[in-house]
Amino acid sequence: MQIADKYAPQQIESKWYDYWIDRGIFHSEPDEREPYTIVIPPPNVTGMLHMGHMLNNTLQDVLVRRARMSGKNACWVPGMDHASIATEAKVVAMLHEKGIEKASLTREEFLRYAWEWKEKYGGMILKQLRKLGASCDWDRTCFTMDEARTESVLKVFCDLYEKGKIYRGVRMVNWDPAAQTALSDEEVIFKESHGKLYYLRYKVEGTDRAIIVATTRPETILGDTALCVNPNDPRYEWLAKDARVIVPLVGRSIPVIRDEYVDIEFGTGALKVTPAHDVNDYMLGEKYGLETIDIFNDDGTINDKVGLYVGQERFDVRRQIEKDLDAAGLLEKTEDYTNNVGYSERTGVAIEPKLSMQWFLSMQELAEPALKAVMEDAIRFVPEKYKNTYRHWMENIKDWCISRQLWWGQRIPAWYLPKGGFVVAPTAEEALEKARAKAGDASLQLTDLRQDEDVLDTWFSSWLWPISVFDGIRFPDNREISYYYPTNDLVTAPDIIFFWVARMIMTGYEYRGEKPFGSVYFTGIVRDKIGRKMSKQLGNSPDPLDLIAQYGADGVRMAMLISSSAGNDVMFDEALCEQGRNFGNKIWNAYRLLNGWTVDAAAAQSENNRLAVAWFEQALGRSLRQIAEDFKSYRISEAFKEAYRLFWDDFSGLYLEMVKPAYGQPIDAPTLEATKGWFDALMRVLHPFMPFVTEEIWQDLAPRAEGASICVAQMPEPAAEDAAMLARFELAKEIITSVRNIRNQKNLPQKEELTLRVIADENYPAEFAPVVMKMANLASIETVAEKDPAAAAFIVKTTQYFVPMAGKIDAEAERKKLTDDLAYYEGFLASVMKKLSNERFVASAPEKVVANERAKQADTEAKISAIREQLDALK
RNA sequence: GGGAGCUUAGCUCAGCUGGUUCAGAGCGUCUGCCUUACAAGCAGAGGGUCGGGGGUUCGAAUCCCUCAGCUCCCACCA
Repeated sequence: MQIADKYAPQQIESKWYDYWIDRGIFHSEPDEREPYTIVIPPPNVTGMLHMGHMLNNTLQDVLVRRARMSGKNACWVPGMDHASIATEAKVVAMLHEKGIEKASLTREEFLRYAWEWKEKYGGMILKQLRKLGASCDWDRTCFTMDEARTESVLKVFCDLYEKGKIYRGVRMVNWDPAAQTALSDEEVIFKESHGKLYYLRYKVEGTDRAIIVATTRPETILGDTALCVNPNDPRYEWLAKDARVIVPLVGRSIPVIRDEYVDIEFGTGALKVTPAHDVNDYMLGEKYGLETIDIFNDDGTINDKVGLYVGQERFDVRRQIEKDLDAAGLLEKTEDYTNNVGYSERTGVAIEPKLSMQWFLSMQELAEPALKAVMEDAIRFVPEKYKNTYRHWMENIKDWCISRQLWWGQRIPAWYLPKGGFVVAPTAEEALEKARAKAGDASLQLTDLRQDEDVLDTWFSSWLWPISVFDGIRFPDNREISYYYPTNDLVTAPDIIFFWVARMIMTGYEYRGEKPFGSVYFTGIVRDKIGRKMSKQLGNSPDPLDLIAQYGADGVRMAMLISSSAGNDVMFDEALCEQGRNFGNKIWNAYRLLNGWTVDAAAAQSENNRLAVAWFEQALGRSLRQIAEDFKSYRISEAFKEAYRLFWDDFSGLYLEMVKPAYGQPIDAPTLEATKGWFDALMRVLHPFMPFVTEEIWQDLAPRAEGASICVAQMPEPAAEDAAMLARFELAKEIITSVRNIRNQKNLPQKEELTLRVIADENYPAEFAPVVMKMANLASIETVAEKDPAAAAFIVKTTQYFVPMAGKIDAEAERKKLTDDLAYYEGFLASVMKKLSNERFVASAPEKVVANERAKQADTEAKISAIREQLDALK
């Protein structure tokens, strides 16, 4: 291999991605292996890759790649969401720029434009995901509005309708005046907003008195049909039973009703009732049979019902009516006021509560098994705290408004008969049949029927996703759904727990009788390094593709991984990408080192090298166990950090330095082979996190068969544990560090060989002597019986070591240091003794803990006596 | 208004069932090194009353109570 001394990810990443795709490595077909399945949270068809996607998809890819390397048949299904409101808004805006208004188009014309746009710009994001290295099975790419998915949606709609779960009715819904459609409760975001509280004067008929009413929305007086006070409010005792008041400006006479719903404490204790434009007022209206006057057009302007402010925009009217009321002496006063106002999640405009005819899905029964599954951990939430959120929503679930007054989406399969009534059927033909039967009129034609104008909420198609991508709605017994379902892990953001996660669980049980996934891993929100949410407006969101171009996909992946524990927000800092790139470079250079070695076939393996190989086998095993443990509990960030540490510290910092031959010298064959083996294993461990650089090196490490890939190599297995050896090596490491530290303190050149003397006891790791000598650059290690007064001394555990250093010892400094140590350990011993002399401790603590304390006592006593001896030696 | 979570080194965070390894990691900082794999590096070092207070316990970063400060979710108070 031609090897540059700096790793250049840009030169290799696309090469390997193409290689994987060309060889179909990510393609999965059902077979005899155990499946491992993830369905992607389908991004909006018109979406662009942002940092949230990077986080989410990096995590999914890590899981999928690891599964693929663990003998599973891994299948990651990609796809896109048609995102009805968002996409329709984009298309409308695009047409507007071209000078075409949606209102001037027929439904068919508009949809033609929309599909054109989708073909042209849709799916960019899926291409971008390839840059990240996402190992999706692209042959399986689905779209929530493709033929199979649409048929599935219609089938489910008809089925739920027949089961009586879908109904049609006039209800108060959340109306988005910009998109001119109803929204579900989940699509409304309440934000605190600063407004005014207006005190309006309603004159009481037949008296010269007035009732003052406080309201935040004075423009809605046009729709007032009653005034309400609390029957227990003494301030209004004077009112006649059948009192009526005059709506300011409008002049309409409305009744005063009495209901305990009104809070005596709030405002003046009097409430104006506008049944058409407020949810609570609507309920009061129902209760008292009040008239409802809808004063708004669908776009939020005033209609001509009342004859005032006709055609004006609602917020303009609010400003105007304040002036008019004031001028008419009907405005008592205004106060600054802060309250919660609902805004549309998609268009950002204030929601208008509006009475309208919509389709609803009754949720109560669907929620039951779905709630149980999560509470009983049949579906595991990571982190668990989201179980609470989930339960709260499920226990208070409301019916779901599933109709949208849009064109981009699945049109509701309901057909209205000429003489009233409607039928529901998946196709027009079936609808016609049903209509003929229903009307008792065989001559009825399709042209006599009128299909409902509305489309379904986008989530009504994505809630089928884990089933519909395997076509399990249309063909419930097909081989794919039987094999891949239920899927294993779902990786998603917590903000769509209700929109999507909960509803998928419902359809899972409703249509498969089984959960849709085994676990749900909730990622956090990606924030900038000072904690602000990333957003277009703030401009604090880097373009992921720029980052990839600059640092390589591996580097950016690492940045996401290192900063993301489950459910915690990610404080993203570009410096992390740099760290990622540096790690790629580290791997690269370690490989350069290995690659440059020449072998001496005749040479026997040195004891030093034998020890290094044996130790690294243990170090690797320890990490493999740790990483497996971390994955089991979805501590993916921790798993990565362990792999990072293993490669950088244990392998590069220790192992390679141990076996590295002197410059120009060859290495013995067994050690070279072992080292290549370790490198191979390390590449496999790291591959799920950093797929590109690991493939590049793995391919070069040994001759590979055509089409071979590390993607489908097996994860290494840990060797049997030798804990004693690992512990002994830690002692050796401490000796090495101590000697190096002495070098630093005494300003001794690295190249100068030193001598080490040891008063050997059972904590002296004699077997690692060759390693210690090489790593600390020692000429020899001598076992001695006496301490050496002219040496720099240190103690590891209980063993005393000396580095002879004629004339370079600052006795005063050494004494100070030893005295400090002595004080520390005496204090420590005292605390240990305090515990051990406490009868209740010895009696009630577990035996193991007491034994530990006794061991501490022995160790500390030995250490103290060693320090004392060294102090004596200085005298 | 209800609920959940967080607060550990300058920064970002681990710390899983209370007890060797409990006060840790990475980054940053400081010192010394351009040592033939890597200065995108190497060798070292310093740095924290675990948010405050109280309690339970032989023993608390860890469990309980309380206060403070952040964050998020849910909710129709005009």
